[in-house]
Amino acid sequence: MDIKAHLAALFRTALAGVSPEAADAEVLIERPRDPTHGDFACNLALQLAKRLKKNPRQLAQQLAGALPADARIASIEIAGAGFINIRLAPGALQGAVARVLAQGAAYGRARAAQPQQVMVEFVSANPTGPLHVGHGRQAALGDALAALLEAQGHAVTREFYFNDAGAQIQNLALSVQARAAGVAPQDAGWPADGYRGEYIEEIARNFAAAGGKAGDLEAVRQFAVAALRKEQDADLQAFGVAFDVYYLESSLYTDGRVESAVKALVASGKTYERDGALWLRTTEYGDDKDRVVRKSDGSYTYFVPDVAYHLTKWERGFRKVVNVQGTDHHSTVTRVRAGLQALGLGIPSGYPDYVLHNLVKVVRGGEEVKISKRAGSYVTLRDLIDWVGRDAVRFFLVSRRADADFVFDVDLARSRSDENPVYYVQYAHARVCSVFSQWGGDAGGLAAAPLDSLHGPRESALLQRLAEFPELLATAAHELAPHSIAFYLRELAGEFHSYYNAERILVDDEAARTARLALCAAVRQVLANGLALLGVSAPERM
RNA sequence: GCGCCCGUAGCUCAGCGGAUCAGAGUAUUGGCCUCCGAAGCCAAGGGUCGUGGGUUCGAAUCCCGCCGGGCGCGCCA
Repeated sequence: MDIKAHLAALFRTALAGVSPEAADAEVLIERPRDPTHGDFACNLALQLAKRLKKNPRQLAQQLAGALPADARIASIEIAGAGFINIRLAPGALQGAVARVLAQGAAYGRARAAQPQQVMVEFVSANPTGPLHVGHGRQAALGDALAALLEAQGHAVTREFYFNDAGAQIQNLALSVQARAAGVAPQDAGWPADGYRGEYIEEIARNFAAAGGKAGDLEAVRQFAVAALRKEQDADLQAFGVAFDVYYLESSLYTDGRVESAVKALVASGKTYERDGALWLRTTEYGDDKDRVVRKSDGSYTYFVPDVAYHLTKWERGFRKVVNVQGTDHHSTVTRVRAGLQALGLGIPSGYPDYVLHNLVKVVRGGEEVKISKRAGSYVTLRDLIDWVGRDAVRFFLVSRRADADFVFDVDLARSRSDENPVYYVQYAHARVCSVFSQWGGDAGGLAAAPLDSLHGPRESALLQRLAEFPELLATAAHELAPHSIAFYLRELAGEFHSYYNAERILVDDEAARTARLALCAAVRQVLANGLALLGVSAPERM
């Protein structure tokens, strides 16, 4: 058991002795920011003072007195309004190193109490153009989230929903057809909502070169979709993201799921006819207005395949589903959930989960970059990877809260200096590797090394940091917040760099040297484990 | 107009189930390589946490109003 859970258990025992009537209170053990306050703190007395009508400091005193004796606790003191500060015995934290070294790449992972089949759906770009930076943010977030949930013991499926059935595909085909016929966006005959990027012309050229006839719109459509899908796949591969399933929207029509979804909605009794259209009472499920299911011309709105699609997720056995989308789609959240509710199948009202991310602004040379030559109107993921490299793009895009606005500073991500957080973390990893190659010994034997000498303040900080990694991952997974991994890695790397600068690792004294090497090996392992979750490499040299 | 999200140091952002939460990076300034990688470390200055109320012994954190910014409000997808 890690030390924090252990302390919490001790406090629960103390609480049961002091105030059995409050035994249900939640015991929170925190790490004070200020190390002079000790290694851990508990604010239980402050929490309960009012409820028990007692003076917080007195209560703290009683709790501290009732704490079972424990060899790992060096001192207890009451501070401030009623905090109980705990200082650990020097050896208490050293177990973290052995745990890290014993578990290796598995350190930080958990065995879920109830393993679930989990789906993360992300990117899901329309096949009408190259992936843009927003897709990049989704890819970075979604893939990290999927890895995080896997690390919690779940069986995760990464899925890409492929919108290959809508009107936008028709526009794509018409655009390519126009280009193939020599019509440019500024010309009179250009389709009304045509795609204007240079990639359209490129596809048209390749289509012609392959012997395609511009008059055959269906042939144009198939060729264009295949070309763009291939390009998106190449971009995702370059980004290090792989999907388990590509789900085709068109298949929902061909296998009758769209039709059966409509029937199910009608059968539920939540629909009505008005103005020649079929409506669903989504307002009964929190929507601000009812939604059209079947238009007066007999065709369905996009809402129907959306419901049909999410129903397949449920039917395929995914009881936890996370959709990663841009906030520009947030209005679909209520609608999709409402549609699933209306089916009357007992699907929970909060199904599926959503992680909505704000849009990305790209800045270069102090100015916003808006136009990509290639795509015509947006900066592509490929542009970004070409400019700054895959590791930097992934680290940057995943290192902010999803709902925060994001300014991607190209110059910062490009810099190979101390300005760059990616290199900062990777450098810490490479530095440890460098120490090990200098040493030349066998790291395998370090797991059993005696660690008594690791009790300096910097060493204690590192030990605590290593020890909290599993809990950090659990919290990040629960909150669907992979950005906290990036922040954790930055802190761990920082503490390592401080330690490295203050203390020599390869000292003459063998016991001390071995202990320090073991600590370094553990740091390296956790850095590598964290970076792996983010899809960022952990280089041995840079 | 309505709904959702955001407003924290010059800049980019953490913290937001209240207390030991005024933080990090960067930028600026000053130090540290005859010694394991200076892509590093140490130190200093810099913020009434958009604003006004409320709840509380205690609010960046919870509630309400307002201001500023983003997104969404189609029988488009």
